[in-house]
Amino acid sequence: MANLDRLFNALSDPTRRAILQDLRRGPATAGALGAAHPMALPSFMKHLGVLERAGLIETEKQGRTRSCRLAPGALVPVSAWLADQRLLWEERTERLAAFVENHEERR
Amino acid sequence: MANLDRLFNALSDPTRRAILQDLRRGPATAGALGAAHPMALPSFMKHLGVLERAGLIETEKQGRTRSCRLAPGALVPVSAWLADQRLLWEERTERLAAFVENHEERR
DNA sequence: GATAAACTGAGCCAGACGGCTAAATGTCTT
DNA sequence: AAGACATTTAGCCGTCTGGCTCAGTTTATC
Repeated sequence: MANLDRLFNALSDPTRRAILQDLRRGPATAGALGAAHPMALPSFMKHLGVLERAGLIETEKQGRTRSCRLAPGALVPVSAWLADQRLLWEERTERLAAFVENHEERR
Repeated sequence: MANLDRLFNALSDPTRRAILQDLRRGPATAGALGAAHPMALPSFMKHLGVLERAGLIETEKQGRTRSCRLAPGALVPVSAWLADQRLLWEERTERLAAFVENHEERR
């Protein structure tokens, strides 16, 4: 799914994950968020853009400031993909672990 | 965490997620895996490299073929990060949802 | 021992990324 | 009306990415 591409990609950057952390304290303006990160504002705004295009945050221009907040349910597709993976993945690797253990046992 | 960078980045590409899907059927050689994807083999091998550096798969040269398999527990850090997020994220957005609902109610 | 198979390595290319600065825009505040 | 403030736009830069081809290298197979 193309949306998963954008989600995983947005999450692959430490600055962007930090922004999500910050926003858990509640909504904040772009500038206030950016002050915590050691880069020029235009660079920082790009990260906000990536997060918004991925659907992870929602922003709204209010007067001369832009307010940002976490987007409800944005992580659901990620969570769903992960759950689906673990279904067969861990089951399989548990079988593998069992096999290895068995194998070790008889050497 | 630097490892999360590599994990999320590896997962942000549809070809790479497809490879993980394929490997749930069990280990396979690089060539066999690549046959299912419409690109030249060297290009495909790069994807395997990304997955391996992220710790998502393990590979081993056997004779002239390279065998690939899912790495046990590789998704645990992702899963943990996600669980941590949902802890405050969904809690917050549920409060938000409740607030919105309340607000709607009184219009 | 020659030939085929299965990678592997080198190197090219266009475009995306993550940073920057400098200037422009729109919105308060006085 | 002027000045300060909070972005926003534009454009530059070096690196990384994801694709390609072409030429090795190593290992079966006949």
